[in-house]
Amino acid sequence: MVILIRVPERDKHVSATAFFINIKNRAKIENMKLPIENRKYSNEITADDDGEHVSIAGWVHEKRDLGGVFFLIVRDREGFAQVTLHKKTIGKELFERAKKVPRESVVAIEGIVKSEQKAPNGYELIPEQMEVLSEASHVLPLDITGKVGAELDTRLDARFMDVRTERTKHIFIIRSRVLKTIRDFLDARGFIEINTPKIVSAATEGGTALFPITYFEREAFLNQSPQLYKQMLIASGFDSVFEIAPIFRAEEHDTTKHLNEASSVDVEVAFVSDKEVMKLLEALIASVYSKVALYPGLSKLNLQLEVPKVPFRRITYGEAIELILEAGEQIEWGEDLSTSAEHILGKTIGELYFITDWPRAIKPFYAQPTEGKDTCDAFDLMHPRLELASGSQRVHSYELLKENIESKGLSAKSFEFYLNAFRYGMPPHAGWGLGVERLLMSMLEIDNVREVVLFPRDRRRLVP
RNA sequence: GCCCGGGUGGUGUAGCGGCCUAUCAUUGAGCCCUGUCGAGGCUCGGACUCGGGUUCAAAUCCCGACCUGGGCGCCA
Repeated sequence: MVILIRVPERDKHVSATAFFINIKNRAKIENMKLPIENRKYSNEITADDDGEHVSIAGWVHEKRDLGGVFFLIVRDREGFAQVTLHKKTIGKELFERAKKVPRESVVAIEGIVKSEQKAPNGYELIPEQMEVLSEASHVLPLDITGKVGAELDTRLDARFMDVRTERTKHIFIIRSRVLKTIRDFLDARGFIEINTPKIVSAATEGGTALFPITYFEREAFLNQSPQLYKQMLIASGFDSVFEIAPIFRAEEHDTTKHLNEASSVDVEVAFVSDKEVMKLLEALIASVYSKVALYPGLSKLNLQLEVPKVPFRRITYGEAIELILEAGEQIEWGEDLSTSAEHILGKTIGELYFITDWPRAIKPFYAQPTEGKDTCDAFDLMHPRLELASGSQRVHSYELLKENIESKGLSAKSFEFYLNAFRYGMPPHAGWGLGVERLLMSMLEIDNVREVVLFPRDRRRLVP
């Protein structure tokens, strides 16, 4: 097995994708006639390579038959390469075979690079050999050239094909880069990445509905969040931990911003207060925006990304209620914010902001009560369109936590595994959970959360 | 869960009681064309979600089921 690792040499030819991914890993494929282990990506070839012998491989994106000359547009991860066949100078067998390859078939082509001003990238490939590695069926489930649109439902049914489109491909490359940026950011600040169980026993922090599953002879549930576990690891002495993992909510909601399986970035930090983790959160968001703003593939999303300035605006829950009332919407102190209330605030404020000092009653038992008030040291990070994250200073006193759990009508006994961690040395700590999909959809101005998940799970969809 | 929409070739649509043997685009098959880049031109193929009802007549109206888009609720 041969593995080649290359780094693109010339910055100007580095593609949208290679902007981030500059290491390649190619293995030789057995049973192939063409030596494609040395294949080049379409963007690695330029007019300067005139006369060079190269191999490319990819999908047949389009075919343009002009009679005496035939163009085959081959698409790979990095872009498109034009393969040009002149009837008179190319072998008849190859010419006929190229014309017959169905669109979206996977081909490997070996040939000579020709500098050509009339060609899209300034070069074209004059083929000597072509191998069809996988012939595609004739009628495609979607048009991926962008001539005819497709509804989201149709696209999700054929998601593997939908990801071949430029827009969708770049959404998921951006998603990958966002997750890497988050990891790099937290890693640089001394965080330890943890993995906590997704199959849990009944005890839950409340609020949302859980998915029951069969765990051998017992009933178990899919975890709604890593909250309890990440706090327990604070007692372990890791000081700063994070997890990026799926969370499961069995709510039968049917909206453009809810999923039954979502991804969450969860952070927990010891020896700090809610104020510090808010600063961490806004710095992280700004860092993600600035990284994505530099991504060349952003142009495929028709988006001008503005990096938000830190610090974000902070308003208290009480101030939020006043703003909502001023706008003529009914709300009482103590109520959670409705969708329309969130929209009113979003419209009024018009940028990312925090809502702080929430009433104790509408925040979970682990949020630290503010001394002498009926509020707690909890915050939500809001985008004008929707909530992105929520967090708080945590209760670290065993007694208070136990009391809080019971006052919410939950059984302290079923939380014993969690409460125990507070009995033998638990530092003060604070943290938050951030919805990955919501960050992506709000940042990229995408209306439906399903667009930013490869294979979304919602009320109705379990396949693919 | 509630309230509004919608289900027509592979895809996206027009038609909304008889002019429907169903429109247009794209895709597919085939033909013409030597510089395309959403190539162009010509020929052909391909659809009314399912079940019940109303009517002389249903893609079109009514009822139900299923699927689906949006708003709200729940929730993050």
